[in-house]
Amino acid sequence: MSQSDTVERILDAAEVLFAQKGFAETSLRAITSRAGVNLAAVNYHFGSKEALIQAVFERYLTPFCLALDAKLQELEGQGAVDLEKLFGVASRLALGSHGDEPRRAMIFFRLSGQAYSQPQDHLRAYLREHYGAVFRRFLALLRTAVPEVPPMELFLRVHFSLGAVIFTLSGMESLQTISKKDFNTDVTAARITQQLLPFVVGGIRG
Amino acid sequence: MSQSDTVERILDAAEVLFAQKGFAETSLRAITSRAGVNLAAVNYHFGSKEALIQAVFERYLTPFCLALDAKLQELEGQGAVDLEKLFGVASRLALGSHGDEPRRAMIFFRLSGQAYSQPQDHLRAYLREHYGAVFRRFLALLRTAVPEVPPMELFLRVHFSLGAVIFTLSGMESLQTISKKDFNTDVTAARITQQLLPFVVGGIRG
DNA sequence: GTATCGGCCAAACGTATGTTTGAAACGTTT
DNA sequence: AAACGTTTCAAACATACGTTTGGCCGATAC
Repeated sequence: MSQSDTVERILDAAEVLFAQKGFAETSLRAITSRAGVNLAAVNYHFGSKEALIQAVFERYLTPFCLALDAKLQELEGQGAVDLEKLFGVASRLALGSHGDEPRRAMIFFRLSGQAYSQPQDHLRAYLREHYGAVFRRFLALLRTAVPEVPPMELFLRVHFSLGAVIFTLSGMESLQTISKKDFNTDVTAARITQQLLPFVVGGIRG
Repeated sequence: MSQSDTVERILDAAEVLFAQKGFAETSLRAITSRAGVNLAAVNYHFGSKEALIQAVFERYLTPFCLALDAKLQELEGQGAVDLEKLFGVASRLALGSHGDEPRRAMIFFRLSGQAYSQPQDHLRAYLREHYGAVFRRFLALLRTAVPEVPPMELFLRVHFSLGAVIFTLSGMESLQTISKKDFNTDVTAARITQQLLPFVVGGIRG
């Protein structure tokens, strides 16, 4: 049929496996096997493995960035912006813009971490190309929230924050393992992400 | 001769290439070719590619952790510790404990980022096993510096900080590229790492 | 009913990888 | 100088990968 779900199945499988083992360590065979489709389907529908990687990002990032952009535009009309509120909005959107499970958000942050740590040049360029505008919009709004921080430093600190977030959500399980071992406490992922907010706010203020 | 420098040449080449392209994407042939040694030398001297990866980490981490441990012990004897000072010591040690070039430190942080983002389970286990003690010592000292932050939250925030540092130093070049493009300013790596300190301190305090 | 077309499939292709092999080269010891 | 253990080397090995191929199926159009 013309309305096959093969494409979606491949994207679902690829998303999970890429996040779990990285891009290079995940073979097309592992993806198609998990998706229950034929090996050749990837090259048929996407053209290449590289194109599949981009497609995975696009499927997640496009809805998120649209939602964020709308929210930002809404906030811009309300004059002065509060720092906590701005990050709160972004965080809630990142974790919940895909309706169902925050699990997908975690998966996606793991992906982002790998996109940055591995110098997949084509990927970085692609991300900047397509989603750079929203980021700049966010930065501009942030500048009005903390006018006392020089723009350049602010830019850097946002980057630092991004690192903290991505790194944390990337290694969530290992973080939980360690905290259980060293503190004998079970920590929910929600608790950890919740702790992230005051850290970021404190860091941005300096 | 029995004191060949082949091992060192391999480690040097592997360190650079792993940081540049990741573990999986770097072939033994690329490493041995850069090192100017025979392909079989890696398996002869290290046993396997996986063992080579561990050896790269060990060569860097062991001197650093020894130096850090000594410094921490020294600080423990001096009673109350200042937050800025504690992180300053760690940072100066991380960037300069290898005498010569801070370039090596950057390379190594890129490696660390990949060690975390990619779930190289054996690597994470190895690192925790061998260097976990120093980390706990650091954490204990940190607790005396900011007694107002509950231990569990402090632990998380240290992890967040680690994320910011690793993420930043991992993507240093791309960060410089972006800042040049968006702000028309050249930023030195030293400047960026310098900005990192107030961010971390602010974040830890919350 | 048959032609057409997009999607699917098993199988094969070429290539790159980590590893192993067996002999040559070298330094040291006897 | 002969024997030995260690290091180096070119070559081959087995395997896993991304990609391509050519035929098959099923639905839609004529």
